[in-house]
Amino acid sequence: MTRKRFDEMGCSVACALNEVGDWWSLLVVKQAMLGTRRFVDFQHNLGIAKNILCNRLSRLVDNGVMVRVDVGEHGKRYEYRLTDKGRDLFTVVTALRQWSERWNGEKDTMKLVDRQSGEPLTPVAVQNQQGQILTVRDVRFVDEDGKPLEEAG
Amino acid sequence: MTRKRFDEMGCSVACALNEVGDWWSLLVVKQAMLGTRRFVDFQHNLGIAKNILCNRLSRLVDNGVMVRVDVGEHGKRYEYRLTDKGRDLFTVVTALRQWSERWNGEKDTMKLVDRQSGEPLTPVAVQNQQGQILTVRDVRFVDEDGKPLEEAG
DNA sequence: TTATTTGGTTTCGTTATGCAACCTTTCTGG
DNA sequence: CCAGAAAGGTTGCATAACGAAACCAAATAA
Repeated sequence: MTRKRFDEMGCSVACALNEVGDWWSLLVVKQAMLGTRRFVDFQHNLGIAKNILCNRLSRLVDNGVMVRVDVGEHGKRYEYRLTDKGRDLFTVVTALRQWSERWNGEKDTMKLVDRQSGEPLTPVAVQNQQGQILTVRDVRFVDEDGKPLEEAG
Repeated sequence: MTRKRFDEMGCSVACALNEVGDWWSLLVVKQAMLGTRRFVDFQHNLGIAKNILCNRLSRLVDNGVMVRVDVGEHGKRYEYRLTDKGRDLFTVVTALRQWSERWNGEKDTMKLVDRQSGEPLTPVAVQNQQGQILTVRDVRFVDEDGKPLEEAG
């Protein structure tokens, strides 16, 4: 009785969750975005068990989110770094952080600012071509022919 | 030996994942955004086991992401609806969907379009005050005093 | 050369998940 | 009104995932 597979549900969201949908993966990615690269640093910064961290890093590498780079002088000493695919999760992680701050209050003192100006970021949002912010009520779900989807039932 | 608690790590991302970080929760929320409201419809549309669905809906209600509304005429017949907090996850779900489509290819025929114009949406992105798109390399992580954080180790 | 760090694997107990069966209340057809 | 189906669960069981700690080999530091 294995865990339900999400990559064959015909849903992109499910497919994404299949790769980074567990409790730890996105936290590992977030930590990597803060500059962490070494196994022990992930371990200490996240307070994660070694075998779980091992498993998560392997899975992230398998899925192309991170790469393992050998940095040992005469053998094996590794660094785990984000790939382009992994760095592209920045939007997801930031959206998640902002959502939590809006609804649960700020939990960490750390803030994100524009490196150039030092100014805070704008809230991540879904926008149309004109840059207007859209809520879930401002969009329609359509099939490839443009016909609206009625799949409540 | 209970699961690690993420809401006391002093991290907003961890706090968010504590609420919707498991394999199923965001899929339930996504399905609700498509219009699904009834228990059986979630069950059939997602292919989720009843006890797990039960558990997830309860947790989402407990965390204020959804509400359970009694719609029975003479007794109990329920609907599960998104709250404002739940609808606000639209950005997260959309970012996740777009990320998956970019890196794993489009997995469902369903598309999201602007209800008004029928045009496709722009990619969800992190932006600065001027509306310029920022990658993780374009931001800095600073503490409350504005000092840069060096926490690779 | 010895000690320590790194990057794991193993073991074991607990928790989560999937599946099927069962149960009670409510709606539906006749 | 009555039979049967549907809604919304709960329970029991088997397997998988997780957490903590012990253990271990290779590489580096002292």
